[in-house]
This record gives sequence, C-alpha cells and structure tokens, in this order.
Amino acid sequence: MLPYTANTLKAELNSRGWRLTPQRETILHVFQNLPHGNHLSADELHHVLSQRGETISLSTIYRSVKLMARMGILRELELAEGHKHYELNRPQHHHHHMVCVQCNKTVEFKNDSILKQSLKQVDRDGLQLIDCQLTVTTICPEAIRMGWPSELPSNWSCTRAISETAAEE
Amino acid sequence: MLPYTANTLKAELNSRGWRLTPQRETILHVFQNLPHGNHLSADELHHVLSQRGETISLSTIYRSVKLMARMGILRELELAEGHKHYELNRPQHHHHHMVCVQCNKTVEFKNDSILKQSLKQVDRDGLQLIDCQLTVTTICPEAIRMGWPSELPSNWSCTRAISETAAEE
DNA sequence: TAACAAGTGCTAATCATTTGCAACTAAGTT
DNA sequence: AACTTAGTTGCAAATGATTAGCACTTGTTA
Ligand SMILES: [Mn+2]
Ligand SMILES: [Mn+2]
Ligand SMILES: [Zn+2]
Ligand SMILES: [Zn+2]
Repeated sequence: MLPYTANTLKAELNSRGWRLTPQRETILHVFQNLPHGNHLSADELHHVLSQRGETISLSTIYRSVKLMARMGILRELELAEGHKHYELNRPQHHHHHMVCVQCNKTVEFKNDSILKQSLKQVDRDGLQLIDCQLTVTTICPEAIRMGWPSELPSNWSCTRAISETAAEE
Repeated sequence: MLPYTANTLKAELNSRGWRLTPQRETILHVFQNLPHGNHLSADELHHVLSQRGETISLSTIYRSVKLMARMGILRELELAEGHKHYELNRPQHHHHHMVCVQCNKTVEFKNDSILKQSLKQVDRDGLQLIDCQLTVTTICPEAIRMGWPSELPSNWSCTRAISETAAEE
C-alpha cells in the first residue's frame, strides 16, 4: 500500500476502466499535502482549491471524493453533523477519532488493538474487512467549562457505564 | 442506568424543563420493545407507528429521537448512507457494529476492550467520554459471491494493512 | 489521429432533516 | 379545579448536502 503517485493512480484507475484527469490528480495532491490530523469536507475542499485558483466544480469534487473513497484511496468520516469529511487513507497510519459533540474538535489517536479486534470479529463471521473506524464522542474541557452538557441525564456517566459492564460479567 | 419507565423518563425530562408527552413515551416504548439487533431510522419508526394506528408526525419523530439521543436514552448510528439509525442505549449491552458496504446488513458484536481503550484515550486528553462506536465496514459473503467489490484497488487488503502496521512498530 | 466511452461543469432535482408558526397541552401555581 | 406559562405538536415551507441530467470536453486505446 505505497502512497499514490500520478502513475500508480492512473494505473489503478485505468485497470477499472476509469481515467486519470487533472481534477482527480489535483484532489489527490491536496489530500497528500494536507497536514496529518486534518480532514476536509467536499465544500472545504472546494474552497481550498478556489483559493489556489484551481477551481473544480463542486459536482466533480463530490464525484471524485466518493470514487476515491470506494477505491480505498480516501477514508470517509462522520466527524460532524450533516456532512462527511475525507482524509487520505494510509493503512500504515490507521487511526481513530475523538470528537467533541459540542465544538466538533477532532483528535486522532492510534490504537492497533482496535483493528486487531475488528479483524478477529470479522473473521469469525466470514466477512471481509474494508475499514474500521472507532469514533469516540466526547466533551472537551472547554465545553465542560462552559457548563455543557445540560442535556445529559443526571445519572449518566461513562465510567459508571463501563464499571457496570465490567461488574456484570 | 436502569431502563426507563414512564416515571423515570418524566423525572429526567422535567428536571431539564422538558415535558413527558404521549409521543415521547410511545417512541421510547417502541425502542424498548424492539428486538435486540434492530435499528430504526426516523422514517422506519414513522411507519412502524403508522401501522399500529399511533401516528406521530415525522417532525415530532425527528425532534424526539434527537432529543433522546442527546439525553443518552438513544444511540444515534451511521449504519447506512444518507440517514441515521437509532437504537436504545443500554450501557450494560454496549456493543459495536459491522456493516456490509454492499447490502448494509448489520451485525452487532460486543467487545469491552474497545470501550476500555476509548476511556483510556479520553482520560489521557482530559476529555469526558459520552459514547464510543466502532463501525467495521465489511463485505459480506453474499456480496463476495456476487463479485463485489470491483472497485477496490487490486493491492488492497485489510490483512496486509494490519500486518504492515504490526511490522512497522 | 480517429473513435468513443468516461468525465466535467452547469443547472435542476432529491431527499433527509430542520424550521416557522398557530393551535394544543403538560406542569407548576394560585 | 381553574389559571398561567412555556414547551410541544403537526402541518407546510425551507434548508442544505448530495445526486442526476445533459451537452460539451477529453483521456485512452487502437
Ligand atoms: Mn483522521
Ligand atoms: Mn446496535
Ligand atoms: Zn468541545
Ligand atoms: Zn452484504
């Protein structure tokens, strides 16, 4: 799973009857040069490109990003309400996300045991694994300081949940 | 975290200035009586209720289900493209999901180590955990028989990804 | 270089979810 | 038990992300 170059991307596309276009190459480059830990929505990607003067229509962005996700080049993430985010799929840097439900701030973390557990589970059921994403919804310190959440029930506590779970078995 | 009754639900709602309505009680009942492993979208819930003659407007369903998710009564899941699913949140039966990208068939599985890993990670960053959901995207045996996926790159392999990851550290 | 299917950029749909608003009703208060 | 007030509902209209239709353009292959 080496990083894609224009050539390997072309080969990969052509082998399935698809084509390497300047747009697809550009989009790949954006993701390849995106600092680790960053994620882009279709709209954000559109803006990034506009600022560079390399305008690609929003339709094409949606189409490309979806295609590249299905190809395994990008990972499609549900980090925020209402729209998807994408990042380069680097199996060597497989990671997961913690997201604050209040401000949507996202922190990545690595944890190989999660992929291992997933693989074990998938094998048990005769499935083939494509990806696994652990999304940890959290409240960040800032949100806590702001008095959030007022909406969680008074008896709600993640640590309580986990200790009950541990106790019962 | 005992299961909600009409009374405890009312207490929980009232303590935050909200009200117990017949609609909310009905919706809770539907989820409490839903067989384990089932999940409902807003629209599916609407249909289920219609069939029973207990019509609740789709708006109210969306509003209720979102509120109950924020309260920790329901879990909001991303199991299919384009719409959310909900299930009763039972911390004692905390579990994760494997979803086939082809047919969206969903299989639940328990794995306590995942919650433990999440909790550890969250503590490390000073965050408060609300929930953690591991979504394993897979291809089911039926889909494999059907020749899917034709879209994954030829060098794509989850096991390769995991072995590379393991090798590198 | 020709042939043609795939891809792009418009614009116009879709479709899940949200919102505005008037009527209704829980919950707390006399 | 009636009164008050703010939360809730149901309807219809709006929103907003994503998709589809289509004429035009362009990679790819022979
Ligand atoms: Mn990431
Ligand atoms: Mn479930
Ligand atoms: Zn936050
Ligand atoms: Zn399947």
